[in-house]
Amino acid sequence: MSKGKSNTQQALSVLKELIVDNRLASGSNHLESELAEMLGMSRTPVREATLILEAQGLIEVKPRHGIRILSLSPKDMSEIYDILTELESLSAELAANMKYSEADFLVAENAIEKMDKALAEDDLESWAVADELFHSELVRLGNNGRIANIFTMYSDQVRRARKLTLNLRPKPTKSNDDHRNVLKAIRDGKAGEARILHRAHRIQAKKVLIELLEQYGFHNV
Amino acid sequence: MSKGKSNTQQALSVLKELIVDNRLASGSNHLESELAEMLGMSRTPVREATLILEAQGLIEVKPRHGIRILSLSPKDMSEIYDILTELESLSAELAANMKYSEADFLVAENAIEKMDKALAEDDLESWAVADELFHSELVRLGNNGRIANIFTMYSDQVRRARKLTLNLRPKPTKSNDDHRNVLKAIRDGKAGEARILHRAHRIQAKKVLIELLEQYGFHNV
DNA sequence: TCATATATTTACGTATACATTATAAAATTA
DNA sequence: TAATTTTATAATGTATACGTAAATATATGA
Repeated sequence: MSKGKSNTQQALSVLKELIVDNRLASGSNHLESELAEMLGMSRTPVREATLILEAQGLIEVKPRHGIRILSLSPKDMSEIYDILTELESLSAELAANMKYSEADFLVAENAIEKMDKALAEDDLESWAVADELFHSELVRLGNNGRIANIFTMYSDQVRRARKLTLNLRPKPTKSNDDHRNVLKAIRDGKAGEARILHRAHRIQAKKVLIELLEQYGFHNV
Repeated sequence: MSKGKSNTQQALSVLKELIVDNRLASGSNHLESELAEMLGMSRTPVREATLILEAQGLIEVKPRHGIRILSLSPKDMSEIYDILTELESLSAELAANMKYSEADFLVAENAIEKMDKALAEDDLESWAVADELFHSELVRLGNNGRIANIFTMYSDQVRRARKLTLNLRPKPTKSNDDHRNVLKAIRDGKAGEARILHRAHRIQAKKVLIELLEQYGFHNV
């Protein structure tokens, strides 16, 4: 029945999920004891989990005000997207310079196909999942573990906002072409081109997201 | 008598300093109780500090083998330098696009002067300090707080290796020209140029460092 | 002697008790 | 009544106790 995970690790993953899914609302405050009771454990592992979550930028621990779930302003989103843009583009470049075989691109190919299918079925939820998979796969192919960590960290932080705007934006048909072109450049070993293509793709995505957030008045997501 | 800092925060900063200065040798293992005794506090705050240090990538917590101070291989250094290259170059670009006044460049100017003086006096220690100050100032001018966090994190990790190679490398005279040119481009609002110049500067620095590490057989710093 | 099983030790994970300190409440005074 | 001081409350920070599980040492048998 037990899975060997420590309570701290459990608290960490459960809390992260609650935050990312917005079930612990952004901007809300929570006491250690409250979370401990919710999770059915003592304060100690909860406290340890919150310290890690703070280091990862998801929450802020304010001594007498509880744990605050951080919300993201358009400026925050802009910061994060700028970082992801650079690091993913670098990953594309690095990936193109590695000598990969066809088999290594299977997951990325698959992700693109899933996006096609999801678009055809107007299933934006699935599209978003596949889109994140593609980006994460790109980062994996770049073979820089620290970039992968940063990517995961910020993807978590940004998921709330992306979900919020998913149905407000035009159908991301161009995205799919972009992905295909980036992957082709990587396959062909054209590092500079892969980098430039992906960078343009990301810059466009940022523009769309920020404009939507401001247009719809989401000043703190 | 007390300074208001919690024991956890104290443990965090003391441990970080010990690690960065290599007084806790990279690759070495330490028990919670050992560190607690060394710091004159109970295991609890030490444990909390180690969780944060682990999240920051300085150590690895291995259940029955103690806390391991992570060492850096050339591959690790390469990963970190690649990330810093991208994010600093972006910062240069962003800084050039901000409307700064002369006063905002004082610290950066000062850092450059310090580097000149240090070079003239053959004081490489001081040069390294001023060099890091310039880069950190560049990041600050970029006005992306998350990049600043990442920069601090990886600068800490890399300091050991930089110190080690400081006296092995040729005098960094060209560095100073580079810095001046980057700052001028930022001042003139030439974003693309600032980016490209700084990128080239960073790529060169990476090349020098990695070659030195491999040449001298520092496979785990 | 070597392999396997058993016992012991020890470090960690967690709960809990307690000290500390910031906030809120109450009381006092102008 | 409003401001200020005092008291009380409550949440955090820290130490400690203890159960658990992993690693080591010991013992047993082939």
